[in-house]
Amino acid sequence: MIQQLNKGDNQVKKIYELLKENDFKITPQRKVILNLFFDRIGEHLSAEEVYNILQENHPEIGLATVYRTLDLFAELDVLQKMSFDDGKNRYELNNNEIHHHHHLICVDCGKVTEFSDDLLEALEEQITRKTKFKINDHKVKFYGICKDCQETR
Amino acid sequence: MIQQLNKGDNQVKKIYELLKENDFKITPQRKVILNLFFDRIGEHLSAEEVYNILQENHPEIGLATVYRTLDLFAELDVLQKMSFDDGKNRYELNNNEIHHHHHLICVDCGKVTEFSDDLLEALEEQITRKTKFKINDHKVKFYGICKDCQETR
DNA sequence: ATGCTGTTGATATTAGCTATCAGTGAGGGT
DNA sequence: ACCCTCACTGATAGCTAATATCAACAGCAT
Repeated sequence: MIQQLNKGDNQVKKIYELLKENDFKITPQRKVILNLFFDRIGEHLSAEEVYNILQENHPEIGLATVYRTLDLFAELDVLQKMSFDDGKNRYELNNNEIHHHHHLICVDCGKVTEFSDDLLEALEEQITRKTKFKINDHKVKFYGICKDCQETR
Repeated sequence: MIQQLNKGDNQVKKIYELLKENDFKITPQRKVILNLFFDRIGEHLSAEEVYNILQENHPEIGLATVYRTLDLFAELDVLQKMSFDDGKNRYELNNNEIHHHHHLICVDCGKVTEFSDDLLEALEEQITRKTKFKINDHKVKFYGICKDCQETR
């Protein structure tokens, strides 16, 4: 059987190296959780959702480990931590190729879609110039009515 | 003693009317909490902080009422609900004159400053055009190092 | 003034998350 | 290949922000 190497594998290897560089161990639990996110690009998973998904094939992984692992990956900028105001943190792969994407939250159905953009960099420059606040990152959420909800109304 | 009418009073009256229009009662608790926010413009208060401030002059107001009142005012767009990732919701007066102001969060000292701006409207138009997502509002958080923390380093 | 009904305060409960701790295993040294 | 060490894990207790419950209360329309 030929070992296929797809796009994700390279990224995964880089993340393994990142763990090593920072003296973290590459444990099976971390591998599994990382793979889960590569299998579900575009989703915004909460810790409990991750835990529930794992129940099927990896019921041995505890909830505390899920929380710890998500935090660790967020700290390493592998995952991006976010919240859509439902009282729980959510995570998604921090895809470097889509550096800045914003979230469009439908206040009607709750669906979250994404929008890629780098327009905010102009605004960041303006802010830094005026306030001397050195900006590293931003989080933008837009609230409104999604296309589907506009139609079924 | 002459009854002075300051800027806040007019706004307060409008909010009383807003409550009436929506069949909510104008209770002493709501008056007190609303006044508290007019006395502390620029601060981002959590429910517990509001409760603690009230302990001095209004210890009879319960914590549950504080939570309910903040939620109500947020629902009516009198207060803006926000979170700076410290696990608790925060509120500030939704001043119509400063329609859009963004928050600059210092990842070093945690201080939150504000920045007024309307540049995002261009971006909103672009998004609506491309995605048919009808945007009503946005929340923007910038993360970085504030001026003070850059100097003391 | 009266009565309806939304509101309140006290408190129990929930939910998301973190701390604790004994047992385990990744991975470097030999 | 075998230790050895210490980071890591799973189970669970604990914590904290927020919500639900409910009897008593009080705006405000009449």
